[in-house]
Amino acid sequence: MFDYDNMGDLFIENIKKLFFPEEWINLDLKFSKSEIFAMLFLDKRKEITMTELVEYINSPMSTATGIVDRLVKSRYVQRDRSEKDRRIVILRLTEDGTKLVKSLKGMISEYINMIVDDLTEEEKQFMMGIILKVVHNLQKKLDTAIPNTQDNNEIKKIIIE
Amino acid sequence: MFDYDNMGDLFIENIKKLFFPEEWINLDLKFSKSEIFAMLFLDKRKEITMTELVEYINSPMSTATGIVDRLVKSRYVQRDRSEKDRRIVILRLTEDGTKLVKSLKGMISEYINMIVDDLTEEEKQFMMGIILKVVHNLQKKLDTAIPNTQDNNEIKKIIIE
DNA sequence: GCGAATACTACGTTTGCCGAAGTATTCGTT
DNA sequence: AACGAATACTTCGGCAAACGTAGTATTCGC
Repeated sequence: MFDYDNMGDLFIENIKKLFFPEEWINLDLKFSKSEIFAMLFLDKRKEITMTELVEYINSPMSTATGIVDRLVKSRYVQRDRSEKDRRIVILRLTEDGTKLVKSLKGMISEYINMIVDDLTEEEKQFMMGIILKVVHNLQKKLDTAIPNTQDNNEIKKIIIE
Repeated sequence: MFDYDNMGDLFIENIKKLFFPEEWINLDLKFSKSEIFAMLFLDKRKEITMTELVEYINSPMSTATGIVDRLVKSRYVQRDRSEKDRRIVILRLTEDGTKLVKSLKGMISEYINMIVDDLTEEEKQFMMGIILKVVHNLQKKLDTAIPNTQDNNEIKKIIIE
């Protein structure tokens, strides 16, 4: 069993920086974490709805609206209504947005390389294996441990008379 | 060389949660990341000054004041003036604070265990080694890349006539 | 055809961060 | 001892992001 006093301090000290990415991710322009994740997601999916975005970044609708507002205002994202269902908003990257994500990805690669390229090929392989294993198991545990925070889609029908 | 399209998506997806710790730390009461780090630091050192706190969490004084204000208001931290130098503020955990950190550490241990305890002893060892190596090298690179953000303690004596 | 459900937006509040100015105390020099 | 500079903070005001609540528009289901 893991005990905080043994390794916890060391662990925390070492990953502390990770919890304040804004300090070392010094992007040229100002974007919040959520904005960056939103754009990466958009780049991958090409077209998404607000609801999909909300699911991805795991935030309330009103927060997502704010994020998209900013991205639209700065001309990186386009916001259209669906023809089929006019309630639905369809988000797309603009050309500027696509360019930006491209350079963003470059930057992310650089960071990952900084992390990884002091490792030997063997170590990289090993690490990737461990990460996958850890992520897989963690996901499984979180899903079973706190299903309510994960999906809170209990359907409650309340009849008012 | 690392290329985003190969592994980047996978990587980002997997560490995404890490960038939003507030989502999974939010058990118990409400604390910001900085508040938690401050309390852990305080627990380790027992007594610290504001300046030491600022160095640790790497923020401006005014931010630290805010953090401590909140912790004092919620009765987890005590704020006294030093007898020897009455400019200096000495911070200590209250009894409640100590209790809280204890349970906090427990929680952190649990999280780390969740991550780690599916790994074999060999894998744990290997992982710790890799983490240390990575952190060490990353630190070195960041220091040389942007030395100005790290230590801005050039002494400038300006004589005004 | 109409009430409920869905997919959002608008608005106002709160939270945390931070720069600039202010206060209190001590240090260093003469 | 005296006083200007340095140190160690706090106060204040402003800002950006997150978010709860209420509101709008559209579609679904019976």
